[in-house]
Amino acid sequence: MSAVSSLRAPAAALDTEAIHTRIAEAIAAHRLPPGTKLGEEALGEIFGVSRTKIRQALFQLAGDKLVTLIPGRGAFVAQPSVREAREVFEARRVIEAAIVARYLEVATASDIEVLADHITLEEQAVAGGSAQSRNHLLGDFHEVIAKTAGNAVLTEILSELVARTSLITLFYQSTRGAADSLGEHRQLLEAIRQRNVDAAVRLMHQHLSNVERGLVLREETPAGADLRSALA
Amino acid sequence: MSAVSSLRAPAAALDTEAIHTRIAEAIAAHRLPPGTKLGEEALGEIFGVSRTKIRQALFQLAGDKLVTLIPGRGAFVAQPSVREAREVFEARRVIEAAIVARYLEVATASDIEVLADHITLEEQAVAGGSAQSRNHLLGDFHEVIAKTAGNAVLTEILSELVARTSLITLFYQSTRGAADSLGEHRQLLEAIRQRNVDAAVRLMHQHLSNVERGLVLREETPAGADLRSALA
DNA sequence: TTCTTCATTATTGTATACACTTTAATTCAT
DNA sequence: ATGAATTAAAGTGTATACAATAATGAAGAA
Repeated sequence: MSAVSSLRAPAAALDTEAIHTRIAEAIAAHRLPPGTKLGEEALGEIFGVSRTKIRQALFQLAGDKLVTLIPGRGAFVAQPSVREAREVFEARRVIEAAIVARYLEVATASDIEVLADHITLEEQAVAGGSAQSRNHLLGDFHEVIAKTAGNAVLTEILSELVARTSLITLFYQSTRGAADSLGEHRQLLEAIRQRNVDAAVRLMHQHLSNVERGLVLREETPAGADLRSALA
Repeated sequence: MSAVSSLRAPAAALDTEAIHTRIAEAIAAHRLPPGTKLGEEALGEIFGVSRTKIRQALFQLAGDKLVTLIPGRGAFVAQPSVREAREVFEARRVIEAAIVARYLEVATASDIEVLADHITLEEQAVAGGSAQSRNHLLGDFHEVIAKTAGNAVLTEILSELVARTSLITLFYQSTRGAADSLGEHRQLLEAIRQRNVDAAVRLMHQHLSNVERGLVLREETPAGADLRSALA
């Protein structure tokens, strides 16, 4: 065993997956707006690794649809089209309606309390937190339900869609406040507490449609952001 | 200009995406059974490129869940667990029920004829084709419906699930014949011709459940296959 | 000025070199 | 023989070098 003596080791070189996660989080948290150029050398310097790992991470991010790879030009934070935005919301309605129904089949009382606790966190974030933490918690709500529902395949698909949704809501400046979503989450929790499957499915459907309706779905092209301040 | 896919001649070096596709197809076509070691050097030699491109392709395949990456040990064709198998089928039921409903909203008469033509191909393959072409066409049926339904996000998700299904049906040796699926496809087409949404959704659901039921879902561990004969 | 053209610079695409880990083969002790 | 220990071979993980491509900027003509 040797790696014990970390005098001033340069942060123990992150692996590809860690880099992938870091960049994905930065995109989801709106620290890297759509269109931002993700230069390999620049990223390598920030994370203290060579371009090799960076490129692998960028390829994976492209698979997640969070990054667009243009041959010969490089990687950019994706700018989802209006069509793609609508399709993502439709996909979420399909998947999350099924998930919430399954959730009610398997959720115990303590599972539901976990959900209630999560909503409490949302309330605190809406009251006094940063926009970043609000967005994160509001998206997480859906993933908590999915995880409890118990189908890991669907949960992972949903996670990707939630991340893409985050990109979409930034790109097409939402007119809705976080408070609107919070209210709908509360309503959904109430239906869940009553074990009312039909109502829960309907509320989930409406909630996602409301978020979609809140978007200004026109084509635009904002600029990029500074890499180092977003990731370092 | 068009690269007339010359099977021989390592003339124009394949790019990462082409390699990714080739390996994915080989897995889906059951030419690379679960557990097969995908050595980087060996693959590089087969495709006439260096390990760099191979590694990128393998990372992407891991994202598709067709390949398992074990740190320090290498890449292997995935061996889906029983649980994962069940979850993939449940996910497909959720997604394809929605897709077939949407299909009936948008499909024109000529769209339906395309589907009928596809079933004709299936009949021919079941009558006289290879097991490989049968499997491919039976999976394609679902993707044809998805494409016409028009949601590219859902279509892509389904494509990945279909590929994983292919791996699953090989790993858990199905007791069903291709003729069974063909018959159910025919029934589905009939419901579609009658524009009967409820029946179509129900038949799709049953069809996927039947395929799942045909599997022998116990844990096992077959061996791998020869790389060159599967890919070259 | 404004647009073109060409040289320069920066960045991506790919291969290769090297370090490190795992696997196997061989040796030695029991 | 059998099994543990050691050594050699093979393969993966990462960085770097070089080639190819695109972006940048300067110089000149309209």
